[in-house]
Amino acid sequence: MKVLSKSCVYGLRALLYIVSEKPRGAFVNIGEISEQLNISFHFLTKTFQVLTQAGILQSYRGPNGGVALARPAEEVFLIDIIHLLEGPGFFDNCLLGLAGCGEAAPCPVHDFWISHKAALKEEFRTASLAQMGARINMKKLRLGP
Amino acid sequence: MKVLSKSCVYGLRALLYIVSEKPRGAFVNIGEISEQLNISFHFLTKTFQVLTQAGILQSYRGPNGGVALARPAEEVFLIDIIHLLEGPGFFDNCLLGLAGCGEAAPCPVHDFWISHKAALKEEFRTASLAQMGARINMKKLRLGP
DNA sequence: ATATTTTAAGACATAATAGTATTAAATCTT
DNA sequence: AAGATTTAATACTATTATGTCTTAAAATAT
Ligand code: SF4
Ligand code: SF4
Repeated sequence: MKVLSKSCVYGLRALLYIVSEKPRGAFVNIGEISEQLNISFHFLTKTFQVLTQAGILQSYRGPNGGVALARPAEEVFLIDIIHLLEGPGFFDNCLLGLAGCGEAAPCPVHDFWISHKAALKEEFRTASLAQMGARINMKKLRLGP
Repeated sequence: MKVLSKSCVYGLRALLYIVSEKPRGAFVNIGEISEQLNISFHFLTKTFQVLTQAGILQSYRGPNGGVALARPAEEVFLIDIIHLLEGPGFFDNCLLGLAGCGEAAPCPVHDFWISHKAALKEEFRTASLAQMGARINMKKLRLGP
């Protein structure tokens, strides 16, 4: 059940690493993140560039440089990251992917799919990086191998 | 939110077309299906070959040939098709796709993901082709463009 | 028997995703 | 100012997913 692309999974894991492991606003070395989470450095860098250009992260070059959250972790939600890295219509095009689908012309799986999809979307919409970071520390959840 | 591969979506739509449009056990021309559902004939044929070899379909060549369900539509469930066309571990490897994950070493999204996943799996596990076919006819649901 | 229809099988082509490498630009240290 | 560090940007390669085409095999019809 592969729902998210690698790029998106990496982005989420990396952001959660930052908020759970580092003091707020701190610049974190991308090399460190890629090492800790076992993600390709260059690939992660590319993913971060999207987030930086979108204003989720800010970056700083040179020694002691890195990336840091550009906004308070309370104001960044998982759905924002997903929409950036998977495309804005991520929660629109669904299971059978018929053209012009929806309530008006539903496919056979519409009824039981649409509710689960909406519920899932709501979870991502309301889960902030701050919340998730706190939970990770509280419950000692893992982000890598 | 792309969950299923094209191959799997085509397979599902095609099987649902057979059970909803044709008398039970009838052999249906693949060309007709591909035309009605606007699916590439050759691609659909390849997908059907998997289902045939797995004993979901039986096939017959030559004039008036085609494919037909090899078992009663009551005994074939959507999850069977999904497992065949997406791989048997489809409902196992999930959101962040960490190695060796699960209850013992959960990732941050485990809690809210695992329940939705299980619910969804249950829907597919209990939805038979017969049920779906009946619903399609009853509610005039669509399988194609 | 021969030609026609239809699925089976596999080769081939294209596109999307994932991963790697190179060079450039910014910042720091000395 | 010079060199080291680190992200940015771009180009390149590899893998997978998707789609097309060709040939073979089975069955029918004439
Ligand atoms: S579940 Fe609804 S919105 Fe999704 S493909 Fe089916 S008809 Fe369209
Ligand atoms: S949700 Fe649970 S099973 Fe899925 S990747 Fe996270 S830890 Fe593993």
